[in-house]
Amino acid sequence: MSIKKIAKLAGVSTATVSRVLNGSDKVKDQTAEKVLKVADELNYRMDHVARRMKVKQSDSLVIGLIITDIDNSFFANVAKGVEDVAYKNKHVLMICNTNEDPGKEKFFLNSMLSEKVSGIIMVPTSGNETFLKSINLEGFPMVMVDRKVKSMNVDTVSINNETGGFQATEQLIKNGHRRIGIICGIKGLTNTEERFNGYKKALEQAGIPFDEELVVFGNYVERGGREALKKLIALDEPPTAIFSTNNLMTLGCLKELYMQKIRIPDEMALVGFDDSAWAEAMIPPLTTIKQPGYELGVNAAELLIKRLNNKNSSKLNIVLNPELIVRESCGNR
Amino acid sequence: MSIKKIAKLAGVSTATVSRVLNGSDKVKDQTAEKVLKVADELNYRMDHVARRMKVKQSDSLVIGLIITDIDNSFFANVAKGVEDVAYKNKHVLMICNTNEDPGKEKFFLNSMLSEKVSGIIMVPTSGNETFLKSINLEGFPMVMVDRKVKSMNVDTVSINNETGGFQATEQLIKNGHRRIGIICGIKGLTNTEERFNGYKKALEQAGIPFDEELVVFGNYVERGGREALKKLIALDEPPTAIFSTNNLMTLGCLKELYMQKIRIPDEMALVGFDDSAWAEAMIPPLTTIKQPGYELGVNAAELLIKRLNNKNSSKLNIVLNPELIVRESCGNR
DNA sequence: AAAAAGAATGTAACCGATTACACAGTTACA
DNA sequence: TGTAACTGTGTAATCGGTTACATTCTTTTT
Repeated sequence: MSIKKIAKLAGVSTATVSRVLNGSDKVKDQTAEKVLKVADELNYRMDHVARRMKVKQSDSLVIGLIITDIDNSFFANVAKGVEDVAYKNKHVLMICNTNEDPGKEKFFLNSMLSEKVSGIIMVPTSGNETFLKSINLEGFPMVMVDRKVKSMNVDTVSINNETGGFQATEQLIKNGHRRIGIICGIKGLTNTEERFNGYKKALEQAGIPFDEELVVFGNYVERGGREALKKLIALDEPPTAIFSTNNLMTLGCLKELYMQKIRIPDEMALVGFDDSAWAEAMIPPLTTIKQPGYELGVNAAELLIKRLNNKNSSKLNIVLNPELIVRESCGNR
Repeated sequence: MSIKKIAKLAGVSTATVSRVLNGSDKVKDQTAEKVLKVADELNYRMDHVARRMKVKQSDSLVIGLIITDIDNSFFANVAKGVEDVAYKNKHVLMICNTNEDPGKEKFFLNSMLSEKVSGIIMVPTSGNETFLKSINLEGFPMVMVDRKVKSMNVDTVSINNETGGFQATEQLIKNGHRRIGIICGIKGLTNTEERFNGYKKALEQAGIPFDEELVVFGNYVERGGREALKKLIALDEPPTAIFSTNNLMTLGCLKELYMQKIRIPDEMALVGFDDSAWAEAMIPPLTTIKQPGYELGVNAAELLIKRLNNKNSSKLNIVLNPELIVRESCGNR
């Protein structure tokens, strides 16, 4: 039950029991054995809550993970990466899902701090900048993943979104398209902007004039993608190709295109972002920018764990590369 | 910082501060105001860890959730349902992913108990029955979701898998198929067995003899589905239709069928299990059994939270109904 | 106005671990 | 043999809250 009971039964003090249980310090082998035997017999399970009261926060064995949409396989992948590393390090995860709601985000941050997690890995929404900065100032270990918070000096792990946007657009241009629509994510997020910048650069490089009309927002959700697609095809001069900047919006596009009986890629070429499990099973198979979600999670977790033991070394920004997976949906003309 | 500092600055005792902060007991309005003002000024954030030491475990504000595959959108949906209810009740979630590994499962259970979570919602693997029962005996609040543990008296929330299996098979029979393959999940799990039983009942009802050859196992993963499909089409007398009993295996089937240029539904009809976001976007759109994953999660969380306040009322088994979504992949002949 | 009842607050023990410090026992060395 | 250095273990304070019980201050009752 408690360390006290073990101490009594083993005929030693609680201090000794604690020492044995932590494998630390010098305890005579013989004593240690005795204690372990009793602990085992009693089926003792340490109370981490009590432990956390004394131990320094970075030794609590809990890591917080805040993501924006657990339903999106990309974030599920990230979570899995974090999980695997956490498990290897005997940590356990507290996962929260903000649904892009800064209010929820703030609540979760507070909860996690109250729970004395050792550190937090998060996909930030936009809306809590000042709060985040104040936490960060206290030196609390944090890693931002996938998105960044502007002008905040903090560890980050992200992918090169601009390259991704560039590659996707370039591929469409290569295939002969000059009128290319883009369905952007949530305004104000760094990854939205970066992907958009990549798109613009590719156009520029190819000497294609940028047309504001071809830019629509879908907020990274399926319905948004669907609505965005409708807007694009309703244009006086609709695009012949579309770059959809995340998996859910791409799904929305696909469904709407099917409904409207617009054939891919002949009548509308399509490049997505995120290589979800289903992308390859589409007909035609989807050309897409593959994001290493799992690796993102792994790197974030490893970075955080390093940070726990080294609060003051300078902050790192890890950038992973996306990869263009050419399948059939990006067409030719 | 701590309750003590607040007490000092507000000129009251720590007991009073605690009372105010918990909104409980009788405190003069005037005193409460004063305390709250100081707490606010100090930017006080309560230490839940310290709190958990005294408070009864069912009042800790943390719920454990153990799932087997966070990558599978079905479980992600379940998690989201749990999350939403937890958030409404000001609880936070500790989510762990076992990857179907009983060793990990046991580690996570122990961790969660050590962390003094108020209760646990889990999708059990098979392999920790005796351990689970021992925890359960201590009266610890648990809810099993999606799968059950045989001969364990515990709250459960699941879907009627047998009905699901029956409906899927029946639909194929209706469409003229008599040689129907089934790709089962993981041997020994209750939902695997139940879906299989539904399949058999439908055959029986239609007077179709059961053929062992047509039963293959895919372990609920994509690669498994793919291999299973290969086995089925390699049969001397291959099936004309397949019932794939989860989303990932269905994805595997779809990819392999595409590769082998076997047309759906003409050359092979297909019914899946789980209505993933992409099911409708397939060509042809996938006929499938829709499981209410989100509702499963919601119900599990609500049940657990009720259970926290009512340890001894008799255990509940909530069963939700699946729904057959007829699209085009189940064909006609 | 005294006694009783009730409301508001304070005192201090407690939850279950960790750990600084103290202390006893052993070994090493001059 | 006396002293130093070390090893192994115990004592008790501590982390930051909660809460039973005690105490003080108000209000009501007679």
